[in-house]
Amino acid sequence: MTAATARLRELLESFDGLDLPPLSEELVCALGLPEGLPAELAISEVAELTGVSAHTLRYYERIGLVGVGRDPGGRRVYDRDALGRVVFITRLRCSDMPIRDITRYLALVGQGEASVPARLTLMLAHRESIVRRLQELQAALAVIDYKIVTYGGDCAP
Amino acid sequence: MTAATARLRELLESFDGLDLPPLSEELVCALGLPEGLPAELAISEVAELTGVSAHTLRYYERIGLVGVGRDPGGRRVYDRDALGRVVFITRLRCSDMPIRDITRYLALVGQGEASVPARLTLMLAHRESIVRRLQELQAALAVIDYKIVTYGGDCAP
DNA sequence: ATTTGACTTCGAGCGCGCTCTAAGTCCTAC
DNA sequence: GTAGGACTTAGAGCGCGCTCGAAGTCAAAT
Repeated sequence: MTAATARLRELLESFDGLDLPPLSEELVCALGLPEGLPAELAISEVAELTGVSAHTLRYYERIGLVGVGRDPGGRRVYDRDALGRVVFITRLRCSDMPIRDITRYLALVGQGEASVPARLTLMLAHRESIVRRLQELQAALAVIDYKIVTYGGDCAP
Repeated sequence: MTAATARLRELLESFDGLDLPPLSEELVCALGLPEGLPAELAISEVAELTGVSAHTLRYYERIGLVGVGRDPGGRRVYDRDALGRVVFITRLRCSDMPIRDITRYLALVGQGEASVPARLTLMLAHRESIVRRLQELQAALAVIDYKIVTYGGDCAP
């Protein structure tokens, strides 16, 4: 265990009330990239793989979210790392993390191990916002279900 | 803040205060507006009660979401019905129903009982989208938790 | 009488996250 | 060599849901 991870464990333990579920086999598997992919991909291939449009991929690069190399002709070349970042970004985006925060997170990653506690703080804050959103949505669902069982009555709240 | 508005505020907060089981006694109770409110409210009072800014309330009227009367001086007067609509809109908004759909729903309400099946269809569709979103968020939460337990490691997905 | 302050209308502006256009470059196939 | 197509860039545009500003009106308080 490095000094950084030791510090982190300490930090992690200081957050009480954090009730992490066990990692399922499926989840761990899903987190890996598939084997047998070419080491380098064109933008259109990344778009097809990830479901993120080429326009958006270029946009992500412009705003500093993913660094992408170029081939001799000036075209983007996504290596395994860049592909990983794109997938990671989509995961955070689909939980509504603002791009601003993703940018910050990725910048921290770029700063190496020393930034791990800061990353963790960012993630825990985001976790909180997801949990809040889940609760809001569940409450909203109860309201909608009420509306439905009362056959879409009038619009008293 | 008057006693009546304080009471409504309390009611609204208890209602929005998360963790409501579907169709609980509290929920059904909370769906009625409290007694003892003035029958007519100014825009600033509605803003304070509902947490929706006066700017936004005017916006909602402009786009045809809530019909609001006027006093002899031309100022908005929110009756019980208009207040109900505003609260209802906030409930749907917080579950991310697009304003376009809320407008459609309220238009259906205005068409009377004949539109009940159409309202129901709209609500069921929205219910589906909430359920989907809940599932997405839960999946995202699992990913974030994985990130957290692995100490905010690199950005492989 | 004047000042204050909450209101009115209309229209413009903003933040977000894309999404698209235009004009140009480069490789491949015919 | 030339046509096609996928790519490049910089920059504009869009949809959403507000949010704000400017200029004016009105009623009550001083």
